[in-house]
Amino acid sequence: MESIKRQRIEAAGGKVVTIAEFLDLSPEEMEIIEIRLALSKSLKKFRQQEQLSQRKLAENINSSQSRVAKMEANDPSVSIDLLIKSLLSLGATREDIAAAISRK
Amino acid sequence: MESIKRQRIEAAGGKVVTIAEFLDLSPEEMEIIEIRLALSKSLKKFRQQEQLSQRKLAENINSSQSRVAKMEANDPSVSIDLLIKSLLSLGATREDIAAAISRK
DNA sequence: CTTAATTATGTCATATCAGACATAATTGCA
DNA sequence: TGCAATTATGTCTGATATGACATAATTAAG
Repeated sequence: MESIKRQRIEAAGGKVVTIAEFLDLSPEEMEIIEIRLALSKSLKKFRQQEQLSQRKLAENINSSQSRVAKMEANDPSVSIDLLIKSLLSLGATREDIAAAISRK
Repeated sequence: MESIKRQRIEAAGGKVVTIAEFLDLSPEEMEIIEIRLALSKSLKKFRQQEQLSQRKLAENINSSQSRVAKMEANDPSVSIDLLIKSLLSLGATREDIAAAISRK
């Protein structure tokens, strides 16, 4: 956050807090969330590159449109396993997956 | 497999078959298995570097010794989510995890 | 060998994740 | 604007992963 904005908020009696602090997340919990977010973004990118609708992708991986939507929305009911399986089905390589995970 | 060995087997009427063929695995299923294997090996390495017993690690991550053993034995009941969470608890970074996944 | 510590294996009850369905919201185009 | 396609959201039931426990197997040190 730009220090100007921070100064304004704190001058008004507000406290500036990170999302991790607000949700009381440990660093590892934060990392997991970021990893899942990176994978879900990557999934959406691969699907769109392949010009597939969520419905078509769902058919390919024996799933449902709603679950694909949840994957891309980073819904907590979606596992990393499922994200990775779906990415592989879209033609992503292990390197692609590794790149998504390592990206800050 | 060295072609000499292959020749011997085939000369004897045997058929040489890959593990993937034998288990009838798709390439994506193979990749998932390899990713899990890489992560479980990495977990064992990190734990040993930290000089932790399976029991100690289990305490740190609110799990049990038996589950840690299963993680390191690449047991099918273990999710990639759990492997990654455990690695992060051991101090592994996203880069460490990405490296394990991309390694052939 | 004996013993203690560590690791491996099998099972179970509970928790979490899965696909499926209905339906709402959004988008894109004529 | 209207309409069709796509995407988002909520919920259900069955499937899978979870920690916990018991206990077997292995390893290490005396």
